[in-house]
Amino acid sequence: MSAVSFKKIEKPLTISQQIVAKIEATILNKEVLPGQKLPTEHEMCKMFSVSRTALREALRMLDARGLIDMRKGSGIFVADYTHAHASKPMGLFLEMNFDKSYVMQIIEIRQMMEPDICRLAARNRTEEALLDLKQNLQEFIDDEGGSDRHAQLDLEFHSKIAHASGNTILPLIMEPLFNLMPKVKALIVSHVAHVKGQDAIDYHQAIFEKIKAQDEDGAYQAMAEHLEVAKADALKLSEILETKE
Amino acid sequence: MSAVSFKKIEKPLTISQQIVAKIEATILNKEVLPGQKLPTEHEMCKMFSVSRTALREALRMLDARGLIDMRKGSGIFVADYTHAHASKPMGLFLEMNFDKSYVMQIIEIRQMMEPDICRLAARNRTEEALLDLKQNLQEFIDDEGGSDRHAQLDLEFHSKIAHASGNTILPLIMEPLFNLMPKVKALIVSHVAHVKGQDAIDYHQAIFEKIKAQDEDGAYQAMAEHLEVAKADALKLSEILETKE
DNA sequence: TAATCAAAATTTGTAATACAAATTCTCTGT
DNA sequence: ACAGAGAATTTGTATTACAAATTTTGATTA
Repeated sequence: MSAVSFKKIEKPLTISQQIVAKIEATILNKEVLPGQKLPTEHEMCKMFSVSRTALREALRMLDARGLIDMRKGSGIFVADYTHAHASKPMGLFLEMNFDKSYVMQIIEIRQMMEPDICRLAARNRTEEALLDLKQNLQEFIDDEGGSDRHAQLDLEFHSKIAHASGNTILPLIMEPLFNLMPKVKALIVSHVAHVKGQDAIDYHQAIFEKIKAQDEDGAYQAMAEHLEVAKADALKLSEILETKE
Repeated sequence: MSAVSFKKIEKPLTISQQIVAKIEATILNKEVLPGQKLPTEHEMCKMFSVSRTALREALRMLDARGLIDMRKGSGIFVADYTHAHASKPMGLFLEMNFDKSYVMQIIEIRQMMEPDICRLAARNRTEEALLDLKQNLQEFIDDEGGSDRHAQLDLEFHSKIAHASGNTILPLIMEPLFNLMPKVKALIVSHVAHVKGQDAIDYHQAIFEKIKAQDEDGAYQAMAEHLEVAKADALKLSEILETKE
C-alpha cells in the first residue's frame, strides 16, 4: 500500500439531484409523514430558489422511487413506502441477470430457508393466515396444471407461508426469489423429459395440514421433502444444460 | 362471493409514465445493452412525438431507478443495473420501518441462514475471498471497539462471508439485513447493562479459521455460536424494552 | 340552517423557447 | 500523424404559456 490514497472524485450534483437529497432527508427524518401534503410546486420553487423545471425533475425522481405521490390538481403527498417499492428493484435485478446458474442457486437458498420458515408458520399461523392458505390450495387443486395461473398460485402458496411465519421481514426478502419460480419451472418443463415435481398439489396439501395442526417438526419435514423433489428436477436441468455446450 | 366482481379502476398514465414504460421495455428486452447510447433527447422527442419536458421527466424517473445514466454534454446511456440499485430500496424500507420488534426478527433470520452460508463459504471460498476476510479481520482487531468504523467492519465481515459462499444471490438479499446491524448494536449497547457479545473479535477469528481450513461443519458451528451470543443480547434488550412500557 | 350546484381559483401535466455548461466533433496548421 | 482551437452537439436549467384535474368558494335553494 502506498503512503497516500486518493478518494474517487465525485461529479458535482445537478440542482435537481440536490433537491432530491433535501426532500428525501426531510421524509426519512419523518419531518413529514406518509399521507401529508408537501408545499405546492410554486412554493417549493420559491423556497429552494429554483426553476419549476429543476424542481419537477427532482419530484419525478422521488416519485419513481416511491417516496412521494404526485396527484394532478390536488398536490404532492408523502407516499407510504410499500413492500412493492422495496422488493421490485431486487426482483428486476434478478430477472435481468437470470441465467441457468440461478436455478441451482435459488433452490440452494430455498432449502436453506423454507423448512425453517415453514416451522415458524406452524408455530405462529393465525386462523386468518390459515384460511388464506386454504383458499390458495383449493384454487390450486381446481386449476388444471401447466397454466400461468397455476405457476402463479404455486409461488403465492410459498409466499403466504412466509407471511404466516409472523416474521414481517421474511416475506419481503423471499418475494423476489419466489417471483422467479415460474421462470425456473418453465425452463425445467421445456428441457427435462420426466419431471418429478410436475404437480406439487400433494406436497402443498401435506404442508398445509402440518401447518394447520401446528406440527412444527412435521411442517419443517414436509417442506424439506417438497424442496428435495424440486432440487432433483433442478439437478436434471443443470446436467442437460451442461452437456448441451 | 358475489356473482360479479370489478377490478380496480386504474388512473390513466401520464405521458411521461408512458414513455418510461416504453423505454423500460426496450431495456428489459435487451434491445439495448448496458453501456450503449440511447438516441438524443431531441431525437426521442420526435420519435415519441412529445415535448422535451415530458421526455426529460420520463428520463429522470428511469435515472432515479438506475436504469439509465444521463451525462451532460455526451448523452444518455443504458446503465448496468448494480447490486446497489437492487438492494438500496429494500434497505430503505427496513430503515423506515425499523422498530424494536426488528431486533428479534433479524436475529431469527440470521440464525436461519448464516450458519448455512458459512458452511458454503468453507466449501467454496477462493484464496481471494479468504484474503479479503483476513484483511477485514486484521482491521477489526486493530480498531478499538465502539466506533462506527468498528460496527461497519463487523457487518462487512458477515457480508464478505456471503460473497465467499459462491452463491451470487445470497449477498444481495442479505445485505439489507446486515446494514441494520449497527442500528441494532447501538440499541443493545445503550440499553443492556452487561453486553455479552461486546467484542466479536474472538468469534470472527474462529469463523475465519474454519473457513480457511475448509471445515464445513466447524464453520457452521462457529457461526451458530456467534449468533447464539448475539441472540442472548437481543433477548435481554427485548425484555428491557418490554418492561419499559 | 343545511344541502346543492356551478363558477372560480388552485395545482399538477405538457409544450415551446431560450440559454448555460459540458462534451464531442471537426478542421486547421505544423 | 498529431495537437489544439473553434464549432457543433447534447444535456441542464430557466421562463412562459396553457391544458386538465381537483379543490375551494359562494350563491342559490329547499
